[in-house]
Amino acid sequence: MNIGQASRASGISAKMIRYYEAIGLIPKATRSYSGYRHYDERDIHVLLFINRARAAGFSIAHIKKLLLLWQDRRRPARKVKQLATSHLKELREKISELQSIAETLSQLIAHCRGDDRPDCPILDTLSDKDATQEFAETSKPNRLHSSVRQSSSKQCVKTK
Amino acid sequence: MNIGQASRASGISAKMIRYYEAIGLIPKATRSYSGYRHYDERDIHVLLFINRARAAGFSIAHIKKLLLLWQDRRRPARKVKQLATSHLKELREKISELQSIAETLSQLIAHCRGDDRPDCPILDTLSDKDATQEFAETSKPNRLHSSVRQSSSKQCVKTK
DNA sequence: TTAAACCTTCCAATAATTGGAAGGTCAAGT
DNA sequence: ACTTGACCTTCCAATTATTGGAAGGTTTAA
Repeated sequence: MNIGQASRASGISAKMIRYYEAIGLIPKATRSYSGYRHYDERDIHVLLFINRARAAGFSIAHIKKLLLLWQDRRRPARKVKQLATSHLKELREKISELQSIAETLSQLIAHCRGDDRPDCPILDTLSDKDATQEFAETSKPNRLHSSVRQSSSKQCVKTK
Repeated sequence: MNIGQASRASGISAKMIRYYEAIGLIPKATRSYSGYRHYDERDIHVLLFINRARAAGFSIAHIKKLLLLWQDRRRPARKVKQLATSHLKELREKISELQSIAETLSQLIAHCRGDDRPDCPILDTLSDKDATQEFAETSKPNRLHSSVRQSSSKQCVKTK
């Protein structure tokens, strides 16, 4: 099985499969005589696992841990649950953050007539110190390199 | 006003102020005799606008448009409302996407005893094709370079 | 005069993914 | 046998927003 077929079978782009290999998320693929990567059923199984974990919003770092646990015959379910729980917590935090932003924005929009006149409460709020208290309150400090993935994966299998 | 004071006054790090200048989001600052950037009240006003728009989850690209509208004395409120509305739509989509991921994960967690035995429905679901139908369904295709910002800004004013 | 606290530019890293160039390989059709 | 197209390879760069650091110049206060 070449990388293209593995890509179609797993839903992960060939580019990303190579990338996952480069960063050590998956072992180095065996190579054909002429250097083509070769994948078997078990490799696909792993790639599918990765794709589903990605779809569940896990970061690569988290998936790395999950893979180790998955491959450990004697793994304690406790550890997996811990990982998933802390991930869920992050997810929920991000959700409520986005929600409060959305609510504020929604209110601003509701108060804007949206006609051809320059009068606009949205811009007014963004430019007026006092009127924007809400933003400072609703948006909590948040780290850039959160392990909550920005978006779930596209299941990009070209069903040719 | 030097860049450090502008940073404290606006809540945007000096690094980012230079970056915003480099990408053309803000005009090039005037420089002192020895090359130090200099900011006045109006500059701070713009930076504050940017910081609030960032806190509202707008991407730099969106903020660029907002700034143009803001500075246009004859802007139609309609355009601003359109921009804000499409941004809100993206926000809501991201929220519901994250919510369905969170729900799925939450169910998996609920079914995991989380003891010292290796039996774990979380890993089982991630590794079993059929059991994971839900992931494929709940996670909609989604572009990486969405204009919904990953997280709102930290209001990082050192209140010295 | 010297030290601390600024400022400058430039370069690199982050996370995950995509794009493209330049070139090698394989299978099918002519 | 030869060409064509669809593969594959590696490497390098871009994306977004932000931070970190190095190496060096400036200002201010002691």
